[in-house]
Amino acid sequence: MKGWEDIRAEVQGRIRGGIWPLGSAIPHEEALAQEFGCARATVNRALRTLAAQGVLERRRKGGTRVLAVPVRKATVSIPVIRAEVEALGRVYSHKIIWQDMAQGNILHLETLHMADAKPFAHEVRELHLDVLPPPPDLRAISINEWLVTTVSYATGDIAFAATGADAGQAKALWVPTGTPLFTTTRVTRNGAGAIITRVLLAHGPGYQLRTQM
Amino acid sequence: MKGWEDIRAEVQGRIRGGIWPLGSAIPHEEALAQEFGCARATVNRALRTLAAQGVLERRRKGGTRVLAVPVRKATVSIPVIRAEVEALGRVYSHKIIWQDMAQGNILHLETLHMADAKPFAHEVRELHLDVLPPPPDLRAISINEWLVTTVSYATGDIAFAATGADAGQAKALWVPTGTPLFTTTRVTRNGAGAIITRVLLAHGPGYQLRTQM
DNA sequence: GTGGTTATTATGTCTATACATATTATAGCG
DNA sequence: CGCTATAATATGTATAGACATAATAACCAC
Repeated sequence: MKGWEDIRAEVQGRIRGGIWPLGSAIPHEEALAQEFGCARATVNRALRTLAAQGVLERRRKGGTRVLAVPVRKATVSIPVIRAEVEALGRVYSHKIIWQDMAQGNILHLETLHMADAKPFAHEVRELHLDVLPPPPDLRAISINEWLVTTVSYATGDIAFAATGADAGQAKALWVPTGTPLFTTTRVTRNGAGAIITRVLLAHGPGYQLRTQM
Repeated sequence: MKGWEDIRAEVQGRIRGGIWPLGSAIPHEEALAQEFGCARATVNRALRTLAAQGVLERRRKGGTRVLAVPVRKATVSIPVIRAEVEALGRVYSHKIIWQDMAQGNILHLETLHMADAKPFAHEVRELHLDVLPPPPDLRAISINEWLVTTVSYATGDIAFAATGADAGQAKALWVPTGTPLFTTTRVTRNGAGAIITRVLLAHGPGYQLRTQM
């Protein structure tokens, strides 16, 4: 018994083996540290990791317990289309289908992303220019790069769903209307909670979002 | 400047601000610890977290650099249907549509999960009984509970996709064939890599998988 | 009892130090 | 020049000790 990974494995083993049933409380960190012959910090890291994975629930003073309903959590990579396409060994390109500057400094963009000149994903984006954080020194960073980092690293909500292709998506992706599309809806906000962008991304048939447990 | 969260925020700020451009290397931990006036362990935790989120890339001796392509990672909760239904404040129930024990101790199951007696999700499952880890003391844990924990905490691959309803799904979910369904394909394996279960789960129209950045 | 204050407790985090490990850079050798 | 052994370096992790914080338990007055 040495590293925090070993302790994590041991704890998971005890849960699987029924020694610590679902919903039950487990010994506190100091007790486990003593049992395993390591420092409390080591136990802490193991248990914190398991909590992040959705196996345990921890509360100050309340202690640690095995979740009654095992809700496993997995990390997924948020689609960044250019990278996705290039990871497939294909050539990325895109074209702007339509754009419009509405009132209130809101820029609407409809874009088609292509892999080897064939449709890959359809995107409708709403950019709130007045809310965008001010660009920094533009000599050290290009406008495009600034936009990518700003939007990529902003916080927000994401929802994945399956929807039937609407007229715009169908035309852009060369599929009949109603075709099942994997859609990603993303809303990014700045620190104050104001909306920076709203993006509706539709991937063509055959697309999968993969992850591991 | 105090906790590791503050340091994480500061680092993200420098990336957004273009001080540390995409793809560039950033100072090593000790230098940052000195600059921020904290211990190296604190910087370490901040940078490790950012690496887990897909913002940074770290290599021993190689140092830390900002990813050239910002691939944000988010954690999603793997659907556990009963919990999903009950979280919506509805009554869960399920019924087995069909089952069959094929050769080689493989149990096939087709199940319909319901919320308030209405179809919610359709599941086709393949259970490799001969590969399942042996049940522990069955006096301390019920068979069902053991199956849930075993499968929940096994490792495996997950893929989300949008597909059109096939005949079985359509009939079970009361929708026309071809209706866009949000499907989750899950393959769980034991420690040796042998397949324990293969599950194809199809959620009815309107379903969303949500997460946050 | 009921309500509000105080003590207790388990987790969360920071520190300083030490050693392990992976990877790169360097030096040496044939 | 190319290959290999060696040194240097940044991250990964463990430790003991300390204090912070949140949530619960215990207590006390009324």
